[in-house]
Amino acid sequence: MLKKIREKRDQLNKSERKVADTILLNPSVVTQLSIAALAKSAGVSEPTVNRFCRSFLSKGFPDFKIQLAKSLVSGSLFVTRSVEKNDSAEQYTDKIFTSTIATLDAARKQVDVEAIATVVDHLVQAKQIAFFGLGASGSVARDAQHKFFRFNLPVVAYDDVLMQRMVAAASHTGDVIVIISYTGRTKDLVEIAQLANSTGATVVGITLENSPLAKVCPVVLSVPHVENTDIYMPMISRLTQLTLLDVLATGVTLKRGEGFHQHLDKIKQSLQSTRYAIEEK
Amino acid sequence: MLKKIREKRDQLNKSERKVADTILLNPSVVTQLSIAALAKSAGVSEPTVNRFCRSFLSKGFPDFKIQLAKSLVSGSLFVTRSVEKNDSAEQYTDKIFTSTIATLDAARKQVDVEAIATVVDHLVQAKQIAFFGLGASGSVARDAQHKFFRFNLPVVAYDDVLMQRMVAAASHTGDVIVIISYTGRTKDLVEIAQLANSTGATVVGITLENSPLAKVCPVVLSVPHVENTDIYMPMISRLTQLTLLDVLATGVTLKRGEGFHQHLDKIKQSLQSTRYAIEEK
DNA sequence: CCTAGGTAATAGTTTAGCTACAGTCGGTTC
DNA sequence: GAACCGACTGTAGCTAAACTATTACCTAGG
Repeated sequence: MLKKIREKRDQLNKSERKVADTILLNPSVVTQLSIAALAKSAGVSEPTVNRFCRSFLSKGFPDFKIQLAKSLVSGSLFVTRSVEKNDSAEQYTDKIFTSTIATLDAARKQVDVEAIATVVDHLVQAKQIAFFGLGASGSVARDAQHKFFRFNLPVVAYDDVLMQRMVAAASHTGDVIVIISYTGRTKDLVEIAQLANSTGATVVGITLENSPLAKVCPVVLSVPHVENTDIYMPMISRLTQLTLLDVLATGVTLKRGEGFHQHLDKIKQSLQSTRYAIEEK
Repeated sequence: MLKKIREKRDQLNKSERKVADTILLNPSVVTQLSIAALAKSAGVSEPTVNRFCRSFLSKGFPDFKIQLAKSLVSGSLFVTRSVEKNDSAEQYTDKIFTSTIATLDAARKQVDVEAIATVVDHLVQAKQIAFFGLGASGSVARDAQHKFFRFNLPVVAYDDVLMQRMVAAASHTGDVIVIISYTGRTKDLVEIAQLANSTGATVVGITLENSPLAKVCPVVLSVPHVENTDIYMPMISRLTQLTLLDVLATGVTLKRGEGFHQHLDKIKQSLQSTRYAIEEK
């Protein structure tokens, strides 16, 4: 909402711009103001305010206030500020959780659902699935392996370049290779993607949109750009990758349908003896 | 807000209870109703509605509507429903992202900030840091290793029981051992925690509150219980663990202060040559 | 059974918001 | 350069919505 106002501000005539500025200056108090009070503090007349509200798809001023109030909440949830030098434990804890949540929310909004469906289709039919990642994304690849293994799929993961290169070169049609890289600018991975492409394997990239890696992958699940490009960036982008893999795993499970929970139960039971029983209350 | 109304409902007299029920029945449309319309559909008089609103710390009906609208937004963000059999790609994608976000938000609210601060203190002074996890939590441990390594700390990670046992047995005062397990009911890990305790090492558990593991760890970072205890549970709990580790890493970085960014820059530069340059626009 | 207290509804008053109308300012064309 | 047209802003008036106060009725207690 505030974003909308900001975008539209330049197209407004000068009285309405005054209203916009007044609202942007302190949106939260505006929700408690009457139309007269707002008009006065913006230095315009009441109908001007009314017209302003209507130009934002509102039925009138009260309606506008409600919409504004709503947007303030969802806004404030995602107001991410970077961690600063003298932050207390409470402050940096909250900031990191908040920006993590904000990033996931951004990812949720920009996920390409069709790409998800396509990738799921490929995975369900795959003869062999391989996850490739380096560095932090290597852990993500290994995690994906665990997850898909639980779902009884022929899966491997590699976090070293040589193995990745060999597997890519030895792949065939029907194999799916998922390459994970936040920046999508690691030369080795781009080359490996091209190599795998040439063998007929299906290559899926989980990476930044328009990155070199994205350009050579036939199917791409894009990860949103993380705002704070400082130290904490790789930490947060990784969570988005993991969540996307969760989505894929879920999609595959659903596609394979019944009879499948039996398999999961088997795994669960196999772990039973390693664990302490849940205490009865 | 809705929660407040639900809690207070039983203390209300019957007319006001009618109002409460009407609102709970369909909160979102109430935000567009006038006091008269709401009174009519609840079958009571207008002042009754007004009194009702005032009893919820509102200045009046319009104010109440705004508060309600606000709470509806934050509520709807976290309404998590489990994935169902015939969900479309769009549906399950959204559900997984939503419940992931909800879980992180829950974690944010229940994080023990003092425990974070304590663990950070231990980590900063640690001679050696070890992360232990098995299965899915093994990936988390390895990821933690990557992260702390970037921050120039003496860190190792193990995802097999034998190595963990040996390292625990060989630990000393000043070593920090972080044990990661969602359920906290894996026998081996509990035994390893006890073993490490006896050597004087500082043992930190990242696990469910009140779990067997939590009980033997002097310091515990608790992970909230995940609602949907079906297939998807381990996937989501893992993200909370990762985020907690992000928080710890950040805390440690802040504590160590300046001079430290130089170290990070060095690492960044060392990766430079493996990457494609960012294109100029 | 009567009285008192509390709750709810109705009516009235005040205030807020919307609409219609008018005037002024600015721009363009003759 | 002047006049006309069009648009934007403000003023005034009306409608409606909400809050307050008063009255009546019901219930509970003495």
